[in-house]
Amino acid sequence: MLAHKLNCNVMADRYEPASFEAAWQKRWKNADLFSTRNNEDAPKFYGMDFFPYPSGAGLSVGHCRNYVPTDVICRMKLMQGFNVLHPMGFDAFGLPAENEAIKNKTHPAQMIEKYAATYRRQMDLIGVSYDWSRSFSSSDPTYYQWTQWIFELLYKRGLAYRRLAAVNWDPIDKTVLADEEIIGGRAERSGAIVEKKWIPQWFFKITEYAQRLIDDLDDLNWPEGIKSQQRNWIGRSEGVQFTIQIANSAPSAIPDDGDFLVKSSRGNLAFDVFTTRVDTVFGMTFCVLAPEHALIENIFGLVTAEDGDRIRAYQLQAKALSDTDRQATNREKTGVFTGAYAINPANGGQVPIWIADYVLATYGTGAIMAVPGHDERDFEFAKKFGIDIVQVIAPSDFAPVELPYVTKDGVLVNSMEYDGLSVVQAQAALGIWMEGLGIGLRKIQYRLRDWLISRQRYWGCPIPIIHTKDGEMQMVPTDCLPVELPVVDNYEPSGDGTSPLAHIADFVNVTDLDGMLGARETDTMGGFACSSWYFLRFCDPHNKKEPWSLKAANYWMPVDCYVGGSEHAVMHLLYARFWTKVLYDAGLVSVKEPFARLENQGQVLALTPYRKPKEGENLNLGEEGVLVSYKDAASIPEEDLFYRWARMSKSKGNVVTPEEAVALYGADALRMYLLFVAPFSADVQWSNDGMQGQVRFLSKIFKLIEDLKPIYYADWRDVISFEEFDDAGKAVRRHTHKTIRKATEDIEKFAFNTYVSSLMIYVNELNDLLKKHVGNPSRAFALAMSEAVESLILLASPGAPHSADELWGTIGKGGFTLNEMWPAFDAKLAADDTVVIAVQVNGKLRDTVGMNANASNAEMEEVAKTAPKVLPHLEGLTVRKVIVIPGKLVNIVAN
RNA sequence: GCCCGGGUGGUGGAAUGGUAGACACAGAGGACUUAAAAUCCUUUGCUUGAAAGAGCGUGUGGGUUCGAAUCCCAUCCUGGGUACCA
Repeated sequence: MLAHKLNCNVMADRYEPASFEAAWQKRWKNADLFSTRNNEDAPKFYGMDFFPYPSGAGLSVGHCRNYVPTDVICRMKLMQGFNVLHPMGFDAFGLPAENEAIKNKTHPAQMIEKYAATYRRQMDLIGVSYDWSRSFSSSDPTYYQWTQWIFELLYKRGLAYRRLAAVNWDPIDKTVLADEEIIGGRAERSGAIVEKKWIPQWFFKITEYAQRLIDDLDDLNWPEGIKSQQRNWIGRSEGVQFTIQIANSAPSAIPDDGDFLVKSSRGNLAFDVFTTRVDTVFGMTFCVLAPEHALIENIFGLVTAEDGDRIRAYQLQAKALSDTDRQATNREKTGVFTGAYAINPANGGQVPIWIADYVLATYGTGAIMAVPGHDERDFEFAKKFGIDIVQVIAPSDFAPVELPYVTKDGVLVNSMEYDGLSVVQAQAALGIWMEGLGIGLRKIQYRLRDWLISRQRYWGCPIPIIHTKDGEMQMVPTDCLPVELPVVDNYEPSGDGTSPLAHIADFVNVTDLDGMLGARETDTMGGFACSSWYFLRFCDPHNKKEPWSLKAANYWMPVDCYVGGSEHAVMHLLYARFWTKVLYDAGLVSVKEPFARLENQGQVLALTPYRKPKEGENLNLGEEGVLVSYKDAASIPEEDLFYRWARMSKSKGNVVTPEEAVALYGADALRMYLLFVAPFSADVQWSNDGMQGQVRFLSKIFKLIEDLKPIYYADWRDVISFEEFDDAGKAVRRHTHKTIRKATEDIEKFAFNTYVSSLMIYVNELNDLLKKHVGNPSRAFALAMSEAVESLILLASPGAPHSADELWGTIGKGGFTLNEMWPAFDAKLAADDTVVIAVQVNGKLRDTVGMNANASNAEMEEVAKTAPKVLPHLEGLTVRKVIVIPGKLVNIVAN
């Protein structure tokens, strides 16, 4: 009895995570297992997760769905002999951190340190193989010194500038925000309706890179959806920009620069319009200027006093409107006639000039030629104000159509000598004609605006600029960087349009390069500046002399696999591409693109309880009930309760933490569950039953290895190639090598769910084979099973690293599976010698027949035709044709 | 409106021109147990049939093909992005 008990202690025939997971994590740490290796001649692999902001809520199992798969591919690459860079750091600067710090009355620097430590502890808890020696926070002065250095690089290259602009002001967070941070007129973070505010702001000239940002997308291995979102955001459109003269004034000189133009020196007035449909120019029956258009000032001189009053009233009305109101969908068109007329350059006709807010001052030239016959917006406007509508495009079949006819499939009518040309032909012909006359230019217009980087907040990277007394700007000398954030007690946003730094005299007052008193720039950079280059710092994180060494960056870049959520499609991912291109132009990196491959993980959803609304009860937008806690749900009658799948979040109260999941089921079970539950990019529904299933599977592995120990030869490698294999041994090896191929390919292509299922199939097959041969295992079978034991442990290692190392120990091996070679695939051993082929009659499966894998087509056909279940289906029919797919299928076509 | 995804058993999903439903979860039946848990075995798309089998089946309707979940056209539903961008 005692002996049996002792035996039990050394036996590990089930997955008992509490007994070994923490111990292995400790051993990994002590052995410095995850520190980046730099073996000569080894290929490199740079695998990275999005830079997280360490929130006080800590990680949920939802975050783990990002980190675990990246860890799996990095671990496999390491075992395959790659030098792997797998870093983690913290995106610490920015609004969320500062707001939380204000709420908690802690200094953000201390708060971030604490939260980052929690993140790290949680990431270690699930066994992710980060090289922590390379970690940093974007708020570390040793990091943001170089963010400032890159700012100065942009400034020197004319890519950072300051100008007065109408910008998005968030009245809750009391700062301006970039266009990319505004969703439907509301601030993405605070949810506040943004206001227009005119303040001098810092911008990065991302528009200069618009075309390259579109072009270089083609070569990236990114999800098509993300690429398409970026293309749409940049919004390239090809068209013609041309000058329109105002009729009430004398003809003006023709501009040749194609730029927006106001000619007022001699009272000659003209304005530029941009159109993608120059082919419809003969259908222009009015023009529209944006209410903010600069030319309007000059129009007052041409029109009556009443016209002037009407224009001013409309301008005021437009100004009073918030952006959200102005952008409200299906808004009725408004506008006023100016009293002035424009000359259509194509036919010399005079058309009225209107002012309307459906034309945006910030896009194109802020003025349009309006063609109501072929544009829905113009049509709606013309209808409302009784303006002429002329058809100039007809469908190619000349069928009568209802206007507006916006389709490009057509030919020109009512267009003088251009009649009969197709839309495409006419666009070219009219563009060339205008260019010849010097009144227009074919041009490419982008929707993308420059990147607004100023924030009127304390917790960000200071902009290293000094304003001198005479109104000039100077860069802070490189050797004086970083411009450090002063440590202060009170850093709440002031709300007056300046940052809290502006009220700290010690920070503001400096002497400039000439020894004169100057004032520091007090805006800080938005957090996206900090995350636009951190992947470069990871290559060389301790460099004190430069942001990174060329050698390190050239070796590791680009990031081979970048993993994170799709919510950054047009923010971080666009900015980081822009900075990389600038750095490439400056000769500081050798790649034009930072992220060769991008993968987006799905979200983890939790079943969340809601109470049915009471009569007349107000509900949150988009919800059908009132959110309740799990605790409250227990006391609500069943008929008043319903459940919905919702993203795990603190506010929904439905978060499952990694601590809870690990305590209940184990880290490896959590990892395997997250991998297995759904394809990587799909949303998943958290389920405790699913977790239990993984515990079962891991236990099955432990049990199988335990059962195989009696026939395990530790030195199988030395003899296996000399062995004559019997059928049983061959079958084992076939399964082993098929699984090696499948698991390797699946991890490579992020098909982690089928990676796990291939291991399950493998375990099931080995169990079946073992059962069949347990009484009389041949030596060949035992050798094949020995290979299988090690292959199984090593193939499972990226997914379940704790269990793999534990099992590795139980078969008498020392060390870590991460240091072992990934199993090598042998195609010859994986090949089947018999196959089951499908026999179809007229495409319908009628029988399956087993046969030799290299049977000839004729043999296959013969066997198929005489298969017992096939014969009745051929009765009375004549065989017309037989299709044979070698090794797979025979289809007999008969009638 | 426009641009991207997605629609397959009770559930998560597999199969990307060649045996639909791999692998799991859940369910049902059984073994072990005083009992439960755990574990193991059998079974599980639908209809019909005692069974062998037959028929149907990947949102819907058409098409291409010897053969379609997969390719093409149309259409519905659904998730995400975006919107007066000329």
